[in-house]
Amino acid sequence: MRTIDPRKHEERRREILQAARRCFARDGLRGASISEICAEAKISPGHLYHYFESKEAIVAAMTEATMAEADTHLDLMAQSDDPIGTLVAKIESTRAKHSDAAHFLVFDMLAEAGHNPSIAKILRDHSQALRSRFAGYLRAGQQGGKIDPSLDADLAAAVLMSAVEGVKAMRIRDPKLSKAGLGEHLTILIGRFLTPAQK
Amino acid sequence: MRTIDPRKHEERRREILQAARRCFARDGLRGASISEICAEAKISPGHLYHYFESKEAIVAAMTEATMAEADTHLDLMAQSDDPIGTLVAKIESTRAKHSDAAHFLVFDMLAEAGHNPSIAKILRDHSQALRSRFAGYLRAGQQGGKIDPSLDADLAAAVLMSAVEGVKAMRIRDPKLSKAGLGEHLTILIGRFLTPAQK
Amino acid sequence: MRTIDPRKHEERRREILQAARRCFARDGLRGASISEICAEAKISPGHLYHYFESKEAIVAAMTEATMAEADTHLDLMAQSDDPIGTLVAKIESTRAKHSDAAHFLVFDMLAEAGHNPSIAKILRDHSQALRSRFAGYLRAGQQGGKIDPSLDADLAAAVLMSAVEGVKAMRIRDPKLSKAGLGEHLTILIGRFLTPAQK
Amino acid sequence: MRTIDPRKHEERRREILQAARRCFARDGLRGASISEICAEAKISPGHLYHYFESKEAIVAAMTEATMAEADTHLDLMAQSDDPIGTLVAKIESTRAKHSDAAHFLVFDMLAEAGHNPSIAKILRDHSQALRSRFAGYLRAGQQGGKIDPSLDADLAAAVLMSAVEGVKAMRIRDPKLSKAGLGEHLTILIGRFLTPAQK
DNA sequence: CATGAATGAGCTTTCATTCAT
DNA sequence: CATGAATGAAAGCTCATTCAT
Repeated sequence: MRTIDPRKHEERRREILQAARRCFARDGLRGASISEICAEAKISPGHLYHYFESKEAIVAAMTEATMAEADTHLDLMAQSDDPIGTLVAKIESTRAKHSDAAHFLVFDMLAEAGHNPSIAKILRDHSQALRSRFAGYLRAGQQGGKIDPSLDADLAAAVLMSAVEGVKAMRIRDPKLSKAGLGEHLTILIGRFLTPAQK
Repeated sequence: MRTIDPRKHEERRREILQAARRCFARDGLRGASISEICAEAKISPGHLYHYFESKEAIVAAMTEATMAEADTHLDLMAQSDDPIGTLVAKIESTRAKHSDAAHFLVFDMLAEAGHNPSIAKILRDHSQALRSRFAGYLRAGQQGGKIDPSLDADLAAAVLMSAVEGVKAMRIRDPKLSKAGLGEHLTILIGRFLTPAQK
Repeated sequence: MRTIDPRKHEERRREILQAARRCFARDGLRGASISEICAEAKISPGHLYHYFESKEAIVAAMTEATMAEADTHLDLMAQSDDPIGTLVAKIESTRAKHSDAAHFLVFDMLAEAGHNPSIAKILRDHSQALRSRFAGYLRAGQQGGKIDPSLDADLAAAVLMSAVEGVKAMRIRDPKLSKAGLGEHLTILIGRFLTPAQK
Repeated sequence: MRTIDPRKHEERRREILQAARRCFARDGLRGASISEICAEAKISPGHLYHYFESKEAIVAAMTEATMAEADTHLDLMAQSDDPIGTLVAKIESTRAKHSDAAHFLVFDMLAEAGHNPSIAKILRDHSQALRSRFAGYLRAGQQGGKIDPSLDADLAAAVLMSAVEGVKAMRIRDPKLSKAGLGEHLTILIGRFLTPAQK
């Protein structure tokens, strides 16, 4: 009789979140309306609020989900033999997975973080966790002699993540830029940055 | 009777634009309201529409003004002798000039570009112009033997601009990151990237 | 299979009504929501509608129950020897029994009666029944020589009930007023009003 | 040119308040919607918020206005020679001035005071001010020998105001009650309460 | 008997924009 | 040139009620 199925609830929540992501990607975090999300998720406004207590909660949950997804990429990279190649490949793979519009979402999140502390915290927490894992990985490279030991692993990780993120942004700003050429130069940049000084 | 002074008109326009920028930096492109801008610019809503035909026009004009300002920095750099040092110094100076809040504005603009073609065009045009000038500058360095001649000047410019932009984003994501440390590592990154291969 | 026990049904109904009363006292007739009542009564919204066909029905039933309860007090008074003392004691006891919050409920009911004929009828019917019994009691006092025979029993009952109700309202308006002092002066007022003229 | 006319603004505010009062009297403090008030005041919802910052502010302003109006009656009474007669006449006059529906508003205000501190404060402040003036008037009567000096002027004032208010409520609960008869008995009640003990 | 998912109309409030002065 | 009163569409959200299970 009692059909309290938390699995179904959780699944519906995820569906709503994905619908919301499509809307946010299309019209922006502020531009997408609750009723637009409801239409996309095929749900009534009243019912939406059984899953999320506010629009901000939807934005926060979607931001977290997006960030968590990014973590997955790092896992793959950590298992690789060719760190730099995998890092650059990550950019390509990310680009392929979602539509172009979805990339603007990251900027929307950064902008939102400027006047929304809860979003700022999500970005900060994720950024720190990711960087910490990345730095650990760099340290291993330093001990193995493959990476310049004079670099501060944490700051180097931050700068590299920045460069990767920045190139993504550049692609969006100027779609005509050669995808292959950018990747190639980014690989050079990372390689020269990390390579130990020649004796 | 009415002496319409185009100079005065243009000056008032600029004042409004600066007021708008403060509001947009504080509350976001969507978050800042027309009446908020009117209060900041000490102008009535009715009168505001004598200078700009819509909120979108204000956003567009402000975006252009912001981009044009960035060009000025590059001009200064072009006159310098120490390319890498000046480039990094530019980042610092930009950071010093505006409040941290102003940095969010760039991401707001990027986000807006995702669903607003006219903003997208402004960013794209500016990005191309800036990169083109930057690339020219790199080419001069290559001819002077100070910059690795094997790099494609245009793509190298794109990657470097990306890295600089990315570091700005990183500082928003995680404000606790050492500003000096990031600058230092960014300098190393750029230096190693551009330095010609040692013979 | 399903043994429908009308007694159990009736009992559950009363429980719901009491839960509703607590909610209404706390948040007002309009302010309390069905889901709030459901939570308080530990029942699902769907099931609630097996007991009451609408929120208005709950309000009506609760109003009737509250009025019926008030009648009980009068019964006790009718059996007493000291009419005035018992009357004032009644006010005190009522005040003691329920929380202060519950008193607001009466005004919510009166307000509701203004735009809800069915509630208006419940209050009117109860008011008349109560006054009629009270008047009968006063008449007995007049015949026994304890109450001024020149008073019209019905109107005197109305005026006294009004005064008692009014004092309740006054305590809401100004909670700092001395409860004991008000009770004392109300006793004097009633005493002097009812006492037969001295010969 | 500059047409900042605070008089017109204030007048419009009063008009809106009166329109709101009609709506509140008809449908209750919670039942009346902003759009209903807008229709009654012939104003757009957007413009309404230039005069009042929220619905609660409208309710508060209207409550204050209603209370202030009540003060006027006391002034008239204070100038009279026949205190009791004037007091009873006050009830009559109040009744005649507004529609029956308007009387329910007082109950709505009392109910609202139960879960709305700002309304509670307005009622409390007004109640205290009114009682204080009434008590001063009673004290004068005590010194003049017309009023029983053993009564506490403040509490007597409270009880009398309560009785008057209560009779108003009773009239609403049961409209069939004789208006004249109630007034007569209320006069007797007040008279006997205040009259000094016969020597 | 009992659940809680689902609805959709309606609520208060905001805001870009227009217009009479 | 300049004001601010005025608009009305649309936003986020609530809630009484229904229905499939």
